[in-house]
Amino acid sequence: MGKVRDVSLSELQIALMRVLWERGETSTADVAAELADARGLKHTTVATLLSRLERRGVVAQRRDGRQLFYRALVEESDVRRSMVADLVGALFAGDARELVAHLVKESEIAPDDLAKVRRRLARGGGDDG
Amino acid sequence: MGKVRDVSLSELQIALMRVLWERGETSTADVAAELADARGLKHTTVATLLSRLERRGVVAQRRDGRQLFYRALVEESDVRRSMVADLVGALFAGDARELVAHLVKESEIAPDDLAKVRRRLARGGGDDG
DNA sequence: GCTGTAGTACTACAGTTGTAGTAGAAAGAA
DNA sequence: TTCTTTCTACTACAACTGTAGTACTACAGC
Repeated sequence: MGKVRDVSLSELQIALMRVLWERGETSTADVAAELADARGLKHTTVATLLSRLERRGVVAQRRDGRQLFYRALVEESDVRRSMVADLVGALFAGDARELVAHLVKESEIAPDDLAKVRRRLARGGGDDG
Repeated sequence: MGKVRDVSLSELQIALMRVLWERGETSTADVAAELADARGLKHTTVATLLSRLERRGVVAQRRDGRQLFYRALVEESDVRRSMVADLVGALFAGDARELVAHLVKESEIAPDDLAKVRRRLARGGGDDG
């Protein structure tokens, strides 16, 4: 352990990572194509973003000819864990139950869904990741 | 409505706001004293931070003699709402149920707590804010 | 081999954040 | 009134982020 510390990413960085998480190792061009499509970012912008993530150690770079391929070094669950913990720490005094209460109060989730989630997890379900 | 848009704050900014939320209108000196204590920040640092929040419209400033008093213009629940929504959007595909599932899986919350939260809210409880 | 074309590397630039120093003004002490 | 303390305002600066242009390089086609 020890390799994955605290990984907080911006929304845009997460969008980049999502491409890598879904497609595995991906060329700059392919990531750029997706992001250009989805958000109108220029190819060079995406290349810059990826190289910064590489410098930060969040992704690894492999060169093949003149092309660069990127691969995520952190998993989505790592990012979730650390970002959720940060949020809970900063806004809910570290008490995740307050976050859940918030979700229900703000109608982000229906009370019944809590039971459903519980049942799903009790069954050993867990469809993410 | 419309006055409160999207309020995303850094952990440090939230710490500043928390003082204002808890104490209501507070002088720079008093906020600074608390933060200096808690995090070793210099008085001037806190003053800078507060004035930036003022420029951003997150807090209001009132002058009394040479002292400045600050008052929160957004409530903690506003910040919670918008930051939780951002997080859920970026990391859980907008599905808050996945966030709850994450909390349970990562042992941030016990399954039984879901039921407790539900019961508490059903009773009309809600001790936050 | 020369010329596009595609793809990376480097540079740029404004805005935000964390952090604080310094200067200047006001208020209280002597 | 003058000195000292206190507080704000202004300035600074490095790191990070979002965004992209330009320059250089390597491969494909003629």
